[in-house]
Amino acid sequence: MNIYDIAAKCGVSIATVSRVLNNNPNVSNRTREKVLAVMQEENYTPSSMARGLGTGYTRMVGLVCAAPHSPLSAEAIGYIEGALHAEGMTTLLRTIGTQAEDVKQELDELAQQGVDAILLVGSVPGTEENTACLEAAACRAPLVLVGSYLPLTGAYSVTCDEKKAVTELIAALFGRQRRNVLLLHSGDTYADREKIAGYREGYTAAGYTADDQRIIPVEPSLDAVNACIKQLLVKGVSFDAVIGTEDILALGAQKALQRIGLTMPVIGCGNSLLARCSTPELTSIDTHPEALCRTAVEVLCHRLRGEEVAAHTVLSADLMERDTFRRN
Amino acid sequence: MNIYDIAAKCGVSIATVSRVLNNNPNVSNRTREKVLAVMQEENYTPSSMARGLGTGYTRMVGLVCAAPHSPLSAEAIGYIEGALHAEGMTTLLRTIGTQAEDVKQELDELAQQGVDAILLVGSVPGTEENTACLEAAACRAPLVLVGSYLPLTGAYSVTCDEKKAVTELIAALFGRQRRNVLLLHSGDTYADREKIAGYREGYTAAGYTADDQRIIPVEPSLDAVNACIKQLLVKGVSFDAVIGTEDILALGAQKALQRIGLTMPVIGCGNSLLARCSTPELTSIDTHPEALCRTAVEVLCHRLRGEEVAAHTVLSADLMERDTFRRN
DNA sequence: TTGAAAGCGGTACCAT
DNA sequence: ATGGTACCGCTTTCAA
Repeated sequence: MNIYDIAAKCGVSIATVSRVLNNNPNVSNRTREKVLAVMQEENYTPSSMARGLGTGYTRMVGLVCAAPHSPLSAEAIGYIEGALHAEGMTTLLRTIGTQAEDVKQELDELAQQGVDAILLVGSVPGTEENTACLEAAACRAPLVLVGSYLPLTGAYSVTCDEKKAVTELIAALFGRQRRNVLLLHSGDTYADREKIAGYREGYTAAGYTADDQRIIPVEPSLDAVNACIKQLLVKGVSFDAVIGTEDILALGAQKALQRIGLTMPVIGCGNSLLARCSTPELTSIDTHPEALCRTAVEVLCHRLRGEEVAAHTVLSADLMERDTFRRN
Repeated sequence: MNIYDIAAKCGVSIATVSRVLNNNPNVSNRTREKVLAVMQEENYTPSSMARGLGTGYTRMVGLVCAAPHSPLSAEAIGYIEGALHAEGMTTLLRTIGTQAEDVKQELDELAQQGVDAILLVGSVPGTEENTACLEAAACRAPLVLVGSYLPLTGAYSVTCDEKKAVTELIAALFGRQRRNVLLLHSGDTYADREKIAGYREGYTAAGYTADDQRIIPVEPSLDAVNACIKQLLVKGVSFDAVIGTEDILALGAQKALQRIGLTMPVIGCGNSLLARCSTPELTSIDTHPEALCRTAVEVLCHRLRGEEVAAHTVLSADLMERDTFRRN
């Protein structure tokens, strides 16, 4: 069932049917109603491919997701699809590994599929090559980075101020006489770098200097964190509080400390289900993923309508205090 | 840059370029190499829309996901996209609420976008209307149900045998003299019904009859479960073990019991991160989501190649024993 | 081995 | 308000 069939059944031309399809006012009410009726009864829906070929845009957006198995990304995918769908757009999903050898290929494929824009969730390594192909992609179609920032022409970032949140957190910990805060992070992503910067700034603001030996990269798994904590204690690195740049890191630390019989403030980031589900419940920096995603989609849509949008939108992040902060 | 530009630059016709694009053997090596070289240097990629219009298929599959925010669905989305991508297919994501008023619209939209097939993750309510529109969708394009089963012509299901797993679990609990097992479930999905059936069968196999007052529907949130457990105790419903049809339900029960000071076996389902992250660690039925998703994609691809595939593929589920089973 | 040309299902401009 | 028609970029006969 195509536009020709509908036109024939209505005794009008395809141009008229097309007008009805596109809410063009230049159609008489009688004609419009007849066409609509026939479309209804034939259960006709126009092919978006043919439409895309004609107009040059598809109302499809590519959602490139690094680390799709992390709970955060998963949550984000749902929020973004929901927001895009509310705007009448379709989400074309692609997941990539964190090493992201294949960023270029994915972006090329998306371009080939004719997406109107691309959203990138999570950070890819900021290698020259990646930067180059992101910039190239940003030329073809608007590119919005969700949760990371790169100074690319044509790219827009939406992040939340985790740096500030960590700085404030350090101040709060200092207020409780915790001066040797361990910072566990999981890699070299933008979010991690921000949190590390916030950590350093917190120390500086308090008149101290952060000690690099308490800034530890570790795999985001319970076992890895457990091993890491043990090793630190063996090496004689002392600490009186722990921040994890992801909830899973904080939780791993908490479990390791529980095993050893130590108690201290443990703070995660993401305010995920894990934070509420652990025992005791984990204090965590809430990065408001839903707001982040909604904002990203808003930025995208504004940009698609040709409006000016800020290259970098920063939302706030704030501490959700729970057991592991109150009691210690 | 389109096929005409490439053809012109090569001094050949678009037909020849198209042949090269489609690995048609009827092209001389000289010509093929020249065309490939030009395509490379122009960084040309064919428009998949135009291709789709020409051929009638798009290598896109619609992934309809009920309850996208549940960790399981989230995980599944990642696995499925990965598997589809490995087969050269693109995932068109759509999330729907569990009430699923809009199933029909989503399916129609996917058809309009020209997807070659549809995957449905999670269960939609088995209303007549839903069944009808699923059947209609299954006529247009192969439909694969992941984690649920409906007897529809043209639809294929891939599930795992949670019923059997629960039956065996009941037997194991009876072996430990636990005869009053509470079953918390979260709704009326296929998976829930299967688990309830398994629960009943377990009792029957042991020569008992399951007591309906221990089969309780409850919202999948910690607070709701906590309230539910308290209420049961107030009402005088006694139980000596708990099964949750999702890890979050089991975890909620465990936390509620901890608060009261009770200890008993608590078993979840899904073997999610939650199970490993709780304290004590939760025993959980592993439903092997990755295998499930891979299998679903395999079924889909076989079907797309025109091969015969089973209408219902059932994988095994098995118990992952942890703290909450061993010690009690 | 190659080219010409008719679709695929729409959009949009130009007439009427 | 309506119809005619040239695209959009590619596939696929049919001829040569």
